[in-house]
Amino acid sequence: MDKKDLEILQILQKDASVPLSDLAQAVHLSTTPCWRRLQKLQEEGVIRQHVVLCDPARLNLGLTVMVTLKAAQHNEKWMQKFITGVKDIPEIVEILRMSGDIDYLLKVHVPDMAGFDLVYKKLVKVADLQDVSSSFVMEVIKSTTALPLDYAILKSGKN
Amino acid sequence: MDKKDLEILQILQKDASVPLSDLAQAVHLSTTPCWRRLQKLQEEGVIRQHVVLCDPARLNLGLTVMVTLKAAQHNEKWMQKFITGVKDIPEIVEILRMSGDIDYLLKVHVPDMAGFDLVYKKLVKVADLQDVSSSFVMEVIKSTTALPLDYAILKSGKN
DNA sequence: GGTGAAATTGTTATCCA
DNA sequence: TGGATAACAATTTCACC
Repeated sequence: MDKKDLEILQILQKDASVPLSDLAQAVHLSTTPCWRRLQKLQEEGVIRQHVVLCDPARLNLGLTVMVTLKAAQHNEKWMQKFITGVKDIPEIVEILRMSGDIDYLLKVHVPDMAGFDLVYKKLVKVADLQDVSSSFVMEVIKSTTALPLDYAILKSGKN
Repeated sequence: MDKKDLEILQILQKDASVPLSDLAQAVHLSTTPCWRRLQKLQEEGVIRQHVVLCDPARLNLGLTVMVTLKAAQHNEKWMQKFITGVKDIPEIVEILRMSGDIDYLLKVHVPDMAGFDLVYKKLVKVADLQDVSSSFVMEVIKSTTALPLDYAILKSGKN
C-alpha cells in the first residue's frame, strides 16, 4: 500500500459512486492502474464492503439508544448464548465487548420509546443480564464510516 | 415507499456493488423501473451516501476506544467550542450527545494506546471537560451500517 | 508499475403498453 | 408504473511500454 492507495481510499470512503475515470484523474493515474489498485485493495481486504448508507429518520428510526450491560456469568457458555441470541436482532446494529466496568455496549435503532421497549424485552430474554443501562442519543454531532488513514503502513518510500 | 423499495434498500445496504440488472431481477422488475426507484430513493434522501467500508486492522487501527465525558459548563458557547474543536479530529469517527448522566459519547479509532494518548491530549485541550472516561473495545461482535427496515412507513397498501 | 485503445458490460433516456 | 430498446458511459481486458 502506498500514498496513492490511501488517496483512493480517502475518496471512496466519502463517495464510492465516483466513476473510475474521475477517481483515476484525482490521483493522477489512468484508469487501468487505478482499477488494478482497487482490485488489490479489495482482494487484500482493505476494502471490505461497498454499501449505501440510509437516513434513519426517513426509515422511521428516530431513536438511537446505547445500551450497556454486564454478564450475569463470565463463562464461554453464557457468552455463546448471549451472542447468538443478540446478533440477529436487526435493531441492534452494533455489539462491542468492552474492557473495564461494563461488559458489552450495544447500539440500537428504533422508531421511539415503545419500539425500544420491545427490543429491550427481547434483549433481556436472551440471557441473564446484570446492570442493564440505557442512554438515549439526543443528537448525532458526527457520524462517519471513514476511518483515519494517517496510520496505515506504507510499503514503498516513494511519496 | 413500498415493499419493493425496501427490498432494494435491503440489498444495497449489504452490497451496493451489484449491477442494476441483478438488482432489478432480485426484486422482480426490469432495469428501468428499478433505476427510477433508486433515483427517487436518492433524491428523497433515504439513500444518503455510497461508500466503501474499510478494515480498521488493515489500516493499522487496532484499537477502538469509547470515550464518555461531561461538559464543564452547560451553555451554547461551550458546546460550540467543543463541537468545532472535536469534529475535525479524524480519529474521532462518532460524536453523540447523550441523555442522562453522560453528556457525550465518542468513538475513537487509533493504532494503539500511545496513539490514543495523543488523541486524548488533543481532546482535553479543546474545551474544559469533566469526568472523561475511556473504555476499550476488546472485540467487535457485530457492526453493521444496515438499518432495520421493518419500521419504514409504506405509502401503498400493495405488498 | 504504467499507458492507450478495444471489447465488454452497465447505466440512462426515449418511447410505448 | 412497468417494460423494451437504443444511445450512452462506464468498466475490464488486452497488447505493448
